[in-house]
Amino acid sequence: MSAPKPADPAPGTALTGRVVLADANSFFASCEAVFNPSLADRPVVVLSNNDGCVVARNRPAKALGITNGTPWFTIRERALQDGVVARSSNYELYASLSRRMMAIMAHFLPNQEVYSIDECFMDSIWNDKRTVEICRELRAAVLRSTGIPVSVGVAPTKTLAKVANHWAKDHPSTEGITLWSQVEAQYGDQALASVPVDQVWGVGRRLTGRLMGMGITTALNLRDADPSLIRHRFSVMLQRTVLELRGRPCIEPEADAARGVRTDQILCSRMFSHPIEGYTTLAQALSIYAQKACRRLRRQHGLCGKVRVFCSTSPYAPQQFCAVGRTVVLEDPSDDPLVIAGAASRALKGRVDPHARWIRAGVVLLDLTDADHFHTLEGLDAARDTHGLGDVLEDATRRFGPFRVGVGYGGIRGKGRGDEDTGADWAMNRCMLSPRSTTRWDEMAVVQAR
DNA sequence: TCTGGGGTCCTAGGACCC
DNA sequence: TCTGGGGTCCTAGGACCC
Repeated sequence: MSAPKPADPAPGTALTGRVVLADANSFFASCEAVFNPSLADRPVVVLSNNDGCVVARNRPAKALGITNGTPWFTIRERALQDGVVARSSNYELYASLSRRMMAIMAHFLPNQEVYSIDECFMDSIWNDKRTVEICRELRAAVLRSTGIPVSVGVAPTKTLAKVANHWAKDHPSTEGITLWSQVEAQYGDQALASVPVDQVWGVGRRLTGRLMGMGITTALNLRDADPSLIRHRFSVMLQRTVLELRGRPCIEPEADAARGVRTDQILCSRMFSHPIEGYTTLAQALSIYAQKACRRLRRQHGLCGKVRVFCSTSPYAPQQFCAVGRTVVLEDPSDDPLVIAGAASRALKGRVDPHARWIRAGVVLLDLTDADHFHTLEGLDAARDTHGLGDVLEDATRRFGPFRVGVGYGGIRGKGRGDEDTGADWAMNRCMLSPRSTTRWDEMAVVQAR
């Protein structure tokens, strides 16, 4: 008979350590207010590309009952009457402020894992008291240097740190910082009982429906569910969630998150401002998307082995929904914009209905490998961009701006100020774009002293 | 008229091998 | 007549996240 197995060592996180999750409050809306302080107290919503759906809103906008994902055109009139300010999403500004915010936070705590544009995990080896002091300094530094308010949750696991972070946002008395151990000490199981199961990290709409059917409606119910039953009926991922709610760390740091660069696939897709028809226009869009994707590929020193392209008609249109996709296997892995854009723009030739009304198209780069470690037999090397075209394009883009030069259809240049404004009439609408005050000399904020 | 974009991980099932 | 079992790899699809 074997000795009883010791408890599995917790991956990723020391058992005595604390997971710290810092997450910006209404990040996109907060960014909009940084250079326009008059927005701070007004309801603000930020719209998806093409000014389609609401993707972010600040507290006053939430109080008006506006939810994420709502198509803007369905609420525009009412919202404007209510004094709502709408903005097109300005990712260039958000990404710039995000980088500053992350860099500042990294000074305060170790092992930063940038999880998304507005949040990061960190570790604290300090006791509760010292951890709170550090988090307080961190919040103040980010606010002072970027104008972005952040909330902080501290717990033994990532899933509980998420819960604690929500708690901090929902309870002003916490002043933006919540230690889960304190909440538990004060409220016991009532704390998790007050969290609906669909708010738990890792539980989406589908799972919520199935869990409800089993009588699991709160985070507390989920925590107390049988882990092996959950694994059997759902998946190993939800089982991990159960264990994490019990305070046992099971979610490893994302392998490459710390380096923040390498991904397994690169996707560039867009909706058009209006439906387009015909292969030529489609090929033009695909060529441009492929070049954007290729720039990202080169930035992460990657090569791609396959190029997938797809396009689809509107699921809301009265006509039959139609989606077409094709994956092209490259002869050799490549980072050459001529090869990749060429493959993308030719992929659908002869395969699309010339009368279909396409509203979206995209390019995915797959089978990514690391260019720095790509070796093969003599004479069978990757189709590297040996003529240096990619570097020239990158350099020209840096110096003269996007879409001044490109391959194939990629060089067309339009009239507007958006990156996305290729000049093609199908390029997306961004009617309410704020200035990119941190990345464009000609859009810097102007301050007047009186 | 007008409904986003970019990722990750897991699983089931088929092909293939010995 | 009797027709196995276990492994790997790949892919498509489904779920999730922000």
